[in-house]
Amino acid sequence: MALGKDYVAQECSIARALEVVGERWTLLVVRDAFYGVRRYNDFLVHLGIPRAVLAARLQTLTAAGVLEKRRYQESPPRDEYVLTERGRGLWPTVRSLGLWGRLHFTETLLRYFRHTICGTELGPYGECAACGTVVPLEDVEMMPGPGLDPAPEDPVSRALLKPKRLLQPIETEPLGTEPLGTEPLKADPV
Amino acid sequence: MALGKDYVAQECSIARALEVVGERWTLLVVRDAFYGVRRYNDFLVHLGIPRAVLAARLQTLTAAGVLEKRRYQESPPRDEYVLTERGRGLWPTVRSLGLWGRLHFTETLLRYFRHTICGTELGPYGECAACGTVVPLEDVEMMPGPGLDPAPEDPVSRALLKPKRLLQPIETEPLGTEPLGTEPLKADPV
DNA sequence: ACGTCTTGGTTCATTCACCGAACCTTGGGT
DNA sequence: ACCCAAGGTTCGGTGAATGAACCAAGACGT
Repeated sequence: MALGKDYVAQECSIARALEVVGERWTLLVVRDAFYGVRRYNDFLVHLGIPRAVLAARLQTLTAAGVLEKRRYQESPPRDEYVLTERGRGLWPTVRSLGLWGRLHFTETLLRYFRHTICGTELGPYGECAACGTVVPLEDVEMMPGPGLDPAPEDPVSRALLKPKRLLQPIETEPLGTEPLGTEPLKADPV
Repeated sequence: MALGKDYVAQECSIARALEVVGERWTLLVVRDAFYGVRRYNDFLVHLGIPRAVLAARLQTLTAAGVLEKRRYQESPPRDEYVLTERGRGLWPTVRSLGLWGRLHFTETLLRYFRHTICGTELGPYGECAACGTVVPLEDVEMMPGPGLDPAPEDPVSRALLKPKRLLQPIETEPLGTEPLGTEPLKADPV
């Protein structure tokens, strides 16, 4: 946490956990990592987070072993951040928190998650009621709900509009792929 | 969150949830509420949180419907803060976060939780493997582990040393109940 | 060879939440 | 009349978050 004084006095594993993922923005970065976001710029535009804060969070999460910085191309050297095994262990937390938010503070369904193999929606902890098992992350499919903005600004949100597996890297459209017909309008919204 | 700008751009129930419980200290207050802490002063001494921050958090959580402020005595009017149904819905989140912290950042076992009826330790999501059910909060018994400080300073931590049910109000010793034999020593630790 | 673009940052001034100590208020108790 | 306990509020100082500007390495067109 590194905010003045940590939760240092707390003899509690929850406090330990919050020292790692309890800062502002951190859990949203982790959520995006589950959604398949991996690159600095994608986190940036999707979260709308200040650059300095994002750099600090990625640094902290990497140091804590939640994310791993990994070279994905050499020619211009570029790194991506992917969840480690430890990071993937946060799925039940992220899942249950999201479900709680959806149940109590959301009007329309934004996203839901289902077991790819059988199609049933996940339970509160990421388990499949039909199969009776905790679904491995690779078999979780994220589905868009009716509450999502159908034409969001940033390319990452657009990439997240279609169903996709968790952890599977997002595919942002190569630039210039504006949704046809929207660009040339320049309609004056008065 | 009310920090500059909320997570307002986020179309996400996780972001919604974090606006309520994502601030510093908030989830620890909720944890304490699960542990049976109910009164301002008990939160204060157990968390070591600044008074103003605690007041703000209790206010926010009450406004969000996570806690309920309830009069527990009239003569000097006193209120306590107890978890609502909505607040109790955070148990999976708190449980999974604590388990994650314990698995990755704790050396010795601090606390564990078991099903009162059959005695088995809870699974990752608060379920009982033996009974095959999710254990209702009232049937969860919090047990001290070997990693806990056996003689903590504050009375709340002392009250949490003995096994107790979740949500069951803590019993702080009436003052003057110093652990016999420790007080008069005044051993100089040099 | 030159300017430009993309990616992934760092720097910096300003704002705002956190901190901790002191103070306040209500209602006993003695 | 005085003191105490519970539950706060006030206030000056500190440090993190914010957002805009700047920086740098490497590709790429011309």
